[in-house]
Amino acid sequence: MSSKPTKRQEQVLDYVRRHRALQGLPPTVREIQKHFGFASPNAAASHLRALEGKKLLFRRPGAARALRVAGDHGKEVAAIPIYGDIPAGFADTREQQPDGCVYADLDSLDIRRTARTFAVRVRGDSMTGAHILDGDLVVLELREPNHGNIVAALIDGETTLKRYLLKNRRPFLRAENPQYPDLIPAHELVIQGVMIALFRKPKDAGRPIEP
Amino acid sequence: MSSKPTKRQEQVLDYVRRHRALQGLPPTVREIQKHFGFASPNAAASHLRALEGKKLLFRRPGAARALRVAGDHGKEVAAIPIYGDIPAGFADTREQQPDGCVYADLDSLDIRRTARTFAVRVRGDSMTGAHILDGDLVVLELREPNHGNIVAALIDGETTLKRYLLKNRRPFLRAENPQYPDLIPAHELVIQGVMIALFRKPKDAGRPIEP
DNA sequence: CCGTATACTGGACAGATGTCCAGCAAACCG
DNA sequence: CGGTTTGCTGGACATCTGTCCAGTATACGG
Repeated sequence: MSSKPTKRQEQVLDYVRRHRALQGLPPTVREIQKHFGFASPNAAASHLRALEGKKLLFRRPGAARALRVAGDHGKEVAAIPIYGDIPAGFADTREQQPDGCVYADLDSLDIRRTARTFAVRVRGDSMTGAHILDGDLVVLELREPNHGNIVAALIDGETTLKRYLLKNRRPFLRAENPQYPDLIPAHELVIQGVMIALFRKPKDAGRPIEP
Repeated sequence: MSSKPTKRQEQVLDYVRRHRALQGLPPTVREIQKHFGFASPNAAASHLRALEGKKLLFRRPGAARALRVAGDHGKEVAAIPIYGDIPAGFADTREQQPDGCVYADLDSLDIRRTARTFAVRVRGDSMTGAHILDGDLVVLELREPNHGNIVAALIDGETTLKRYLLKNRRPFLRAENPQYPDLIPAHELVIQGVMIALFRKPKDAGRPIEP
């Protein structure tokens, strides 16, 4: 029965979400007021009232900051393990210890809940032609690749990122960098994952020095 | 420098953690008081003070429920609003309506809690030289750019992604694509954000799309 | 044209909340 | 023993905060 929010209400809802995620707690009515430049707390309060009426927000009367965005639990955030280096065996994920995790919501990744997903830190520049750089974090899904997909493949005991191509029904791999051997015949091809997302944090994005 | 908590302080810390996990927000001083059966709010407050002194807890003075347990930020997920298009004014975030949100953890993004962060969907191929593609999601932070940073800049009422460079102390912008005008003199430069991360979901990464 | 919903201004009040001061008691330590 | 830390009582205050009432303006649909 929850109807849709107005544009303005959507903005308020987003601000609440954002504030909670960033500050660790929901905003007060007056913080919302200040953010939107309202002259009265009532402007913010009435928006909250409207959102509550539409079942998009829940409140605890009289309590400070007691806002809960509907479906905020539902916003599922996946913890994707990062494997810095994928050793030969791999089949046993148990023997791996992740190098940390990326957290991302399933919606923006469009990850299937059932899918087995993991991430790898890219080393080398063999895929710069596909705009994948050294240091990038590539999110992979365990499934059969299609023609043109970028995959993590096991070659000679080492894992590398390559583009998966089909020619005359026979699969082969290509490094997206002219400096690298253009084709790699795949005599026994082990595909470890298919790229579904990429995550980059430029090193030169450095902040000015902290005070 | 952070010393160990007392048994009692540990209990308080645990209660704060548990309350936040269960209720979605930290407790008030008086909720702590009630939970432990104290006769005075000061009993709880002094525990918080002690914990803060030991760097195990952080508070925002004067603000309700403004408690943050140290190390709790690990799985904190930020909601970064996506602005599909940045219009001229922009200073007024109020006039914007986000196009949704990306959720990512602060650790992997290395986002400062205080920073104002937003994301933009990249249009066009003016930055392919910097390995930024059409459709990529670029996360930007509101701050002064440094030489070499990639920035979102306002030029002639339109927002584009460019590399920010300094020559003889004068800033100018460069598109990372030979097909584009190489230099753009910046006569009145408005920097809207500095790129701190990139998020890509390849279209061709697609699921079983039949050929 | 009327009614309703949305979006806000302006002012006010009661209770919630952080904070401070002045103690008291027990445990610990040199 | 004396000093310090910890753990608490009791009360008080300023302000933070949710809430309410009254009123204005705009847009939309019947």
